[in-house]
Amino acid sequence: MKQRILIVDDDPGIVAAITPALRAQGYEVAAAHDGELALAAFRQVEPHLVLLDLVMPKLGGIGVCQQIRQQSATPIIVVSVKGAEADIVTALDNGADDYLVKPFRLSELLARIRAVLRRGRTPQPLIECADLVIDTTRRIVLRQGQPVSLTPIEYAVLAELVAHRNGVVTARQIVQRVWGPQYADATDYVKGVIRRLRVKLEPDPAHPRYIITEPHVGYRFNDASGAVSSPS
Amino acid sequence: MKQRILIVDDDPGIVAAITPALRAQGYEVAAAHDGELALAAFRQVEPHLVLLDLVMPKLGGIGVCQQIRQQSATPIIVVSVKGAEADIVTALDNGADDYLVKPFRLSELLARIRAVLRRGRTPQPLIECADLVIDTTRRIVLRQGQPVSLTPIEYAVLAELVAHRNGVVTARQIVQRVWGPQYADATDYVKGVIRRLRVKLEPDPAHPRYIITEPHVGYRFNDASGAVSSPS
DNA sequence: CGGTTTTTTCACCGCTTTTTCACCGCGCAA
DNA sequence: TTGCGCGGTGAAAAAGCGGTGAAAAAACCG
Repeated sequence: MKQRILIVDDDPGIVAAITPALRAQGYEVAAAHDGELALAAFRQVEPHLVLLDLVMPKLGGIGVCQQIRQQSATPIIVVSVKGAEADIVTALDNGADDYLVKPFRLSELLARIRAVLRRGRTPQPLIECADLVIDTTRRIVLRQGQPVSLTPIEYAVLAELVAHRNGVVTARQIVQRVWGPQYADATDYVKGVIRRLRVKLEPDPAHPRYIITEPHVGYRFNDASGAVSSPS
Repeated sequence: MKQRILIVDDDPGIVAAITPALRAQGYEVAAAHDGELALAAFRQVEPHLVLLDLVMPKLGGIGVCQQIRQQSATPIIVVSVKGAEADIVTALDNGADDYLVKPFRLSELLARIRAVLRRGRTPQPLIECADLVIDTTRRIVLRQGQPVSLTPIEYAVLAELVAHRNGVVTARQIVQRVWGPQYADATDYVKGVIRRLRVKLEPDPAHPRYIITEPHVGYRFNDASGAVSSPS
């Protein structure tokens, strides 16, 4: 879904300068040239983000900020020539999420836009492959939707494998990470844990799909979901 | 509840300058002086906000940023002498929520802290599940509409569990939060309190529905009716 | 001050996990 | 073929953890 950005600035030059850059990043752009038009446009466009100038006819930036905040939590970045401490504090305390002083570097504006938009999302730190879901924040592993109970060591080893998913991890590495550096030679531990993990996680423990043995090298966690995302 | 802020900076002068100002605003302040300590402190303190310097021994600010982002959405404000466009963009794209160039105006920092914390807040003073209602603002717990009398320690432990509801909290974490860091090994306390809480809150204390034990890991407060099969 | 509640401490029990050890089977090279 | 290294299997011993109960100590309150 394309994200929509509303630019509110009475200087057509600014709008003209920013708009193409935003479009190039894949945003949809709308513009308004004074405070009242801004509120109308806000209701109509329902933008994901507002770029707001402070000095404007009809209704100042602060006023626009307050009005928007009364009805929505849409992020607002104030962009203004006014760089005084008081202006910045006032804007932020009236609902602005960020404040950028003109003249600004375009790439910084874009980065701040990304940062502010990123916050709204609730990223799921979930690792999924086929019938396995690993929720690293809640320390929970689901297999076909059913929770699988793992012991601390099992979970730690799994985490180590998943951290290097699709890459090979040696038994030595695993032992050092999970048990500690002084256990570097106790690679026997790993055998047992790997087996228990396979019994608990693999559809057919005798022919593993996820926890693959790379002979004479180590183990590899196979992420079957080949979905590779391409961030901006 | 007091909001906790973690300052990460290797310059004691900066820490000394900022800390009192933050305390005066009613924040709890913790500090770490290099990247590795920062991550350890982060896990222990679980701050609501991180103030992060970029240039540090052990592990740079960007690295800290990434590590924190892997496990949490806690807001991060980078505070650095490096004001170059590339530094700002890099930090923001690696998970920072805001970027402030040193030297900065204290009131601006405070305003940006307020702005960033304001977003994160999703106030839900009432937690309800099945026949339990927990009013975190009034420190009151209702069970089937009837108030349950909890001792201060019982309530503190319950609050700690509820704060991480559906996530696992270790006995060590609970003890450190409720009794203080110096009690980190006195996990025996927790056993007793958990038992009393179960007696007071659970319909069937022998088979808990809310305060679940995650064996060898810790405890979890179960919000939704996430049916977890348990052998009887 | 005395009585009550709350917190701390301790010992025991049963269960799960971890560790340890011996053995098996396969592939590979001498 | 035989010997060897590597990884899988199985089971039993050891260790650790959590639940329980109860009593001592401390805090609270009129």
